Amino acid sequence: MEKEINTETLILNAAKKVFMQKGFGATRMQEIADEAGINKSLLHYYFRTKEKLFDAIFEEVLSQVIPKISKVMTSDYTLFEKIEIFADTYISAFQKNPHFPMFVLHELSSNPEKILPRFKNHLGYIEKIFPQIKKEISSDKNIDAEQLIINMLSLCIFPIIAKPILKGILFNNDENKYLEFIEKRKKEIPKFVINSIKK
Amino acid sequence: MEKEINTETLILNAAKKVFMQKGFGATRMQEIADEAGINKSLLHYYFRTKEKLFDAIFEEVLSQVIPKISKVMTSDYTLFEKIEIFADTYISAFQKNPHFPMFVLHELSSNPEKILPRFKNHLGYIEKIFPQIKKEISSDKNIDAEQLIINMLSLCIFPIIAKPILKGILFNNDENKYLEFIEKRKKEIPKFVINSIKK
DNA sequence: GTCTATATCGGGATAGAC
DNA sequence: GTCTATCCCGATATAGAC
Repeated sequence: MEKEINTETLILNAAKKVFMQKGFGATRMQEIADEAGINKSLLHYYFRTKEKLFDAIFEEVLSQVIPKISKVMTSDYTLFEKIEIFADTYISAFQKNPHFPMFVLHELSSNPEKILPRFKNHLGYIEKIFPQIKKEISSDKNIDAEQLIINMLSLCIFPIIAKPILKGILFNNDENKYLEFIEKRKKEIPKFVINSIKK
Repeated sequence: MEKEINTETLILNAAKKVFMQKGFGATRMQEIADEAGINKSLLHYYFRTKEKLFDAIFEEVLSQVIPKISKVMTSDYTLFEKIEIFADTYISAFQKNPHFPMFVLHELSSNPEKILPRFKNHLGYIEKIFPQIKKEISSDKNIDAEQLIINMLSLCIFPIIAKPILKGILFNNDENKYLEFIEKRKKEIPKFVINSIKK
């Protein structure tokens, strides 16, 4: 019932929204202040610099999204089950945070030396699936575990970051058609992938 | 033999390099001037504003990369042949312009209303392949032409824009390993896709 | 056409009143 | 803790000399 939100979380929410949409470089402190409905200098009172505010956001966003996925990968489902759950979990997470993938990839791309280390802490899960892939399929067929992982990531993430093109060109700017398309992919991707790797 | 490059193309080349790496918002006119080895105010002499300079670049870059792809799609190869040529052509184009996909997607993402219209002019080719897909495969199987196109695009483009993660996390920062991986995908993607859609 | 100097503006950050 | 006023720098853009 606590309706009184403290200023700090007010700022964090506003900053998250603006940073995710515009990226670090294009974000203005003024815009965050407006979004939060407070004064610009309050931002500096709570987080000394724009950089520190960004860091706080980045850490928070990563630790919100990544664990959901990590949990799937380290569970003890079969590989085919994991592929199905993975696509569903990934895409569902992005439906809630549609700017997340572009945000992370863009910051990584323009500032790898700064962003990559902190990103690394969160991605141990990727390697954990390798043994299982090798065990369940790639030993007898000529399937490369790394290529398979990247295929899964590509198929899930690209349609999210390319939303403006897909929506604008394939779906004549119809938001709902785009959303349906994404929803359908939760089933289509596993079907497509599993179809390819099982003989 | 014409070694005397005129100032305008000098500027365009420099601007292309910087804009593609940093995006519009984070690019400084000074940096473009330095890269071109000329004075900052010359930029304004040739292209009145940063915005106009950017527009010139964007148009040029699009018209350099897109036609190569368009040509493949409108040729009269079979669908399976096209899938092979498409992956090779696409990835080869990105090997030469590694920042191109992130550049375009990021500008689209942060400024769709401005960028999308000009982008549209170049992407008529996508629809041209639909009838062929429907004719050659999707009628008898339950394969959606749109999903298939997006799968191809995803598999080709994502590994390029996610380079920092792949290189940093999968390949321990080894540039050559990353490049080999991308090279291999020219064959792996068609194999993966064709394997999935042919019964 | 190319340069130097300068105007102008916007944004991050700080000082200080309340 | 929150606001107003202000500093200061960096970046776009223009004026004007050569």
